[in-house]
Amino acid sequence: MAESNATIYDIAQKAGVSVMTVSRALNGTGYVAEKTRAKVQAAAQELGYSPNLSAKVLNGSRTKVLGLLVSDIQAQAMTAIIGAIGRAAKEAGQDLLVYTTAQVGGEQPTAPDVMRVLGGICDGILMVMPGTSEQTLADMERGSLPVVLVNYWRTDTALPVVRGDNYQGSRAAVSQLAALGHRRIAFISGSPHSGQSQERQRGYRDALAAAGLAFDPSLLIEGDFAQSTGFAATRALLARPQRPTAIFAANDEMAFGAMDAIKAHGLRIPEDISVVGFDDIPSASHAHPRLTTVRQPLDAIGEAAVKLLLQRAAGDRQGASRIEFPSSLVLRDSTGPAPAAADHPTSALAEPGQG
Amino acid sequence: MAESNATIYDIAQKAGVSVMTVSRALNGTGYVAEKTRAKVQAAAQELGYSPNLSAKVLNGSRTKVLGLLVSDIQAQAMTAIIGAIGRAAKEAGQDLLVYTTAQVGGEQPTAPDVMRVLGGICDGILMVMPGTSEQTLADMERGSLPVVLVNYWRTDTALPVVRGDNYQGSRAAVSQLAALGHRRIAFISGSPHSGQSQERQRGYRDALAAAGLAFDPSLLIEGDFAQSTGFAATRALLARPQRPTAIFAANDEMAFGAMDAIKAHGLRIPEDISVVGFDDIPSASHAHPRLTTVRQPLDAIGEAAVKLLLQRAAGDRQGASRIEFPSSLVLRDSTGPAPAAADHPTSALAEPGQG
DNA sequence: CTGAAAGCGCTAACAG
DNA sequence: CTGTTAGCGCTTTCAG
Repeated sequence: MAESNATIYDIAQKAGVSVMTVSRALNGTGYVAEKTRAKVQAAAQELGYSPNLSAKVLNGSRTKVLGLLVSDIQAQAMTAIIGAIGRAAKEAGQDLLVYTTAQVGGEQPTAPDVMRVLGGICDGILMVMPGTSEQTLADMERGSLPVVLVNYWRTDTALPVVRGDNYQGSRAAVSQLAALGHRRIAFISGSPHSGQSQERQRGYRDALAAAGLAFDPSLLIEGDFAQSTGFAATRALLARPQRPTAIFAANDEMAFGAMDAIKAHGLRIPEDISVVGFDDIPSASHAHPRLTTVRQPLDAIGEAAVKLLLQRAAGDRQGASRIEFPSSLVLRDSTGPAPAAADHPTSALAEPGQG
Repeated sequence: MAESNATIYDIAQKAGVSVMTVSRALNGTGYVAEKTRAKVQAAAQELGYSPNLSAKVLNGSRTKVLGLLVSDIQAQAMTAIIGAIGRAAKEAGQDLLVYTTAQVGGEQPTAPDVMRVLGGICDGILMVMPGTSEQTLADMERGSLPVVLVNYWRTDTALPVVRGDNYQGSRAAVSQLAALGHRRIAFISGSPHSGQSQERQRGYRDALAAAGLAFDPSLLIEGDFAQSTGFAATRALLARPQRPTAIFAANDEMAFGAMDAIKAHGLRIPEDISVVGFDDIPSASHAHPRLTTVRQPLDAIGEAAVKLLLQRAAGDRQGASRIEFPSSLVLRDSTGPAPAAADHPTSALAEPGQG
């Protein structure tokens, strides 16, 4: 019903100047008399003018818009990182457009998809897609738009990467459990193809080895990062004749599932079983008991990623191509010393039908 | 280092045809000989061509991209609705670009901001911003881009609205508690300026009245939708000489906070106190005990919103201007009959210094 | 300090 | 079935 597609031509006419003057006045580029500028701005105001981004893009000017490509907008660890990147972008005076096609763990967007949607309007693209295909990455590499990968774990790409550590943090967590006297420490993995999970698992195994503990395959259970799988995995663990005294989950949501299963089984945290997660999502510090977990410095990661991307967008190919930030163990209340009787198999509260 | 900015001119040259033929062949519009089409597509393939969205937008063609404006990308109820809208968009063959400026509850983006970023490339805009200013809405109304409001509660706009019910659902929840024999039912509100919270509160009060229960101001505590405020509010509630036997929180996250506070206080859910939330975020069904809550049909809402927006984008101003979906009470394990002794003030486990 | 012309990549509208 | 022309809104030359 209403229209407000004022262009600079309308403004030019209203202000009695040329379009070029309008452009200059509005963008603050080049010389414009103060009086003229005021006149132009007044006209723009009245017309409710807002510039047409597409037209700007079309002739190659910067848009101050960054694209953010994410694989799963619903995972809590993901929203945390999106938030961090959003803050970083804002601080850098950039707007952020988030794009995702696969909410349900379906197919990832292909490079052509991305370029089609984001290519025309963004100065650069940040990708938080741990499981991107090599094909997509290769395509992006060949594209003309600068790309920075966030929390990408493999080394098979020439694209710059900013990431948080998975290995050391997870190793620290398990070492801490060992130091607390735990000898039967279980690991609930994420999706088997997730590189993040694999690194966390490697940290687990190396910490075990460093503490002189043998790796017990029966203590390694596969999950898929969802809370429900953490619950199921833990149930299975607790049904074993020799249950673990500590559980390390590849992410916080599974750790919550583990805590629920433990409570449902009538055991206490951390008196009977300690639980550690990974990510430090907001609810980790609100859980009951508060969850011990590993935290990546998301704000630092976001800031570095945005900065690096902007640098590339400005044509500077010099900067670092790989930046890694250390993660840190956040000790809370879900971990404690191993129970004294831990070495004696106790299935007092286990379900019947145990064989 | 690499370039892949192939345009239809490059393709035209390579295939030995005109740009118009390329355009037609690639878009499937108009008649093109099968042989020609094949030739063109092969050339496009080789060149790694991807169309320039901005150029398309610039001459008014549809982009098949929808913009989604959200106020807080980190709230769990929000990510659920974003997911629902994403699925709906995908099903409708549209891509979705999510835009948010204020992660931290800071200023909302203004209409000019939105138009600047999204205006140039989207066919239409969905807004999930319960607290949008009237100014912004007025600006959007005057704009040329179709806009659909999602879960907007006020009636002060001419823009079409698709929303889930807050009042009836909340009323049903509280009625259910009353039916279970609860007579002291507390309400933890969301941010005082949130319309959603106000509607939920109205449902609470009307249900109380309908059940013949007097409204007790001391049982109404203000939160702000964050888990921590649910915790704090509940602590305060439990410190009272006459504690409530049921707590209804304006959203699930605060309900979780309430559950934590109750457990920390040594009380059982639902034997001592029942808890009800609102939203049915994914973790609600995984909590321990599983949370009774009110669910909005997010998928239906998303689908209706996308459909309505597309309709408007196609120039059809006929459709509904206001669609509301009923919400439903999801009974789980956090609610139960009121404890028998509920009428006797029991502060056995309350903290000292009670006066 | 200001203006005119050209063109970014693409697609409607009209010829062939 | 295919090609030509023009123009979307803006900015970058190059001239005043």
